[in-house]
Amino acid sequence: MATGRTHRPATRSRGIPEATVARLPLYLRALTALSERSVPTVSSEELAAAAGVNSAKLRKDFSYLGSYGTRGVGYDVEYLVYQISRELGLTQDWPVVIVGIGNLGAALANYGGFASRGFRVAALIDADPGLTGRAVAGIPVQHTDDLERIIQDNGVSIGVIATPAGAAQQVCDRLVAAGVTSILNFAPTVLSVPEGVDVRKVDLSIELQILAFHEQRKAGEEAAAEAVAPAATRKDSADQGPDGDVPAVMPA
Amino acid sequence: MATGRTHRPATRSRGIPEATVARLPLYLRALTALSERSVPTVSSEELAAAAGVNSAKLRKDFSYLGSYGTRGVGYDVEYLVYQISRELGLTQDWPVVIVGIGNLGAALANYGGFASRGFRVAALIDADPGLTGRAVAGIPVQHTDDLERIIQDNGVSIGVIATPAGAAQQVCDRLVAAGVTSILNFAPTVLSVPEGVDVRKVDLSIELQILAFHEQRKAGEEAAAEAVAPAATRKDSADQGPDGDVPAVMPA
DNA sequence: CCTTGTGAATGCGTTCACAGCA
DNA sequence: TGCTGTGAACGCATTCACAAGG
Repeated sequence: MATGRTHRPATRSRGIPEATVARLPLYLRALTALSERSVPTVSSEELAAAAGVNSAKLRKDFSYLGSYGTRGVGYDVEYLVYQISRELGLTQDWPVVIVGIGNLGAALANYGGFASRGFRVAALIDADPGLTGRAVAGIPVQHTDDLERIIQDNGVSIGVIATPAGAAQQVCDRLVAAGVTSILNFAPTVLSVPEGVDVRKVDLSIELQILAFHEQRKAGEEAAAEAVAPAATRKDSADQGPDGDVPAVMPA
Repeated sequence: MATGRTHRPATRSRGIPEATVARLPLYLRALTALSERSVPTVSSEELAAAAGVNSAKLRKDFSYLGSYGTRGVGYDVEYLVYQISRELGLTQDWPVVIVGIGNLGAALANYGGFASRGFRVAALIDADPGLTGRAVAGIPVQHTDDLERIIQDNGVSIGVIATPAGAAQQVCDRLVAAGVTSILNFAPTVLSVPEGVDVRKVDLSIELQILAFHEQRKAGEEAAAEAVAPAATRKDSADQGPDGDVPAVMPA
């Protein structure tokens, strides 16, 4: 229908499936924890449990990266940390700007998880002149007027939008025009972007609504629940976290 | 079912696929916006564009709910708003507690998107005695000691964890023991929960890492990009938002 | 013997394309 | 005629189960 014809073979990310990419950060986090406890090697079973997935999935995921394990033994923790970091592009430094320094923007600025990986908050930007100059998380807030200059001066390619919904598209357009090609959007709006720009979104209210759906369902299940009661209340931790995150990169 | 055979058919949520459930809030948001502009009906094509998906997917999604459209015309906005709200369980009121009132917890407490749907922040809880009594978003912060009582007094079944990673599991255990059966986890940890409890997680750093992966990939694509340049820089908005959110409910 | 790595099987979600109906 | 609703085709992700290999 003329509209969205993908002229590139698709999101074919050089072989690594999107679902796998979405789990690599999970593995990396688990491996980092092991590394800090000086654990030298780990089996797919153990690592999978720590990451909240099942071991078959983990092994399949790793098989896309290469053969980094040793049969009969497991995976070398340090080596895997390095390989996954490299694959994710975390061996380089990513300057990031956060636009919209309200409660959420401030929370993001203070969030330690960024710096610990390859991310660095290069600048905070807000439209409120009353905020400019004030420091949040030790970083001075700058005014929206200077957005383009800030992006360019810092070589920023990743932007975080934490503005109200009404401002998001406009901010997005300016970020993109200034050279940003990846956007993490916290505003509850659908952003439209040109081809080649990736958008990921996080919407708190959507997550709650999905929980509400399942919660409601549970309420209507009393009948079955009463009748079955299969002896054990499994504390079962295996395969906890498909995380609910799949591709979703939206190549434009 | 004598054996360990999954005693329930699976995550079979009464027919509605998880991927569809995850998109319903998206449709609802778009429909609400149309409703506010007093638009009476909308076609699958228009609504899909507003929600950032393609129209075939939207129609398929709606077909799981029932036949709510009129051929040759489209969907009645108000009617669909009601049907989706009901399906998601938003026609009832969901009291929610937020545990961990740091920057993020405060941002969540202030987030308007909750109240606007069926959610109500019933209580804010933090372990810091210095915070108790202080009001955030007009709601007084209470101490962790009272967690169980708060949950029970308010009939809370949905909890939000916005604590540091180290405290998350412990908080989770107490929430679950007190009767919470759905948890939205912002702490960067894998939570283990008993059967029947749903966990969804939101991890800011993971989202950034996924963006970094694609950003890195783009850098290595100069070659192809130069050669192709397909005439148009499509502003194309269609099918923007698979959102990156899929099932992931983890029934335990 | 133990654990990885992977073809094959299965299941789920998306897309296509058109029949059905206002 | 126009748009919905849906069976069928397709493609991607997960799981299974076992061969390969330390």
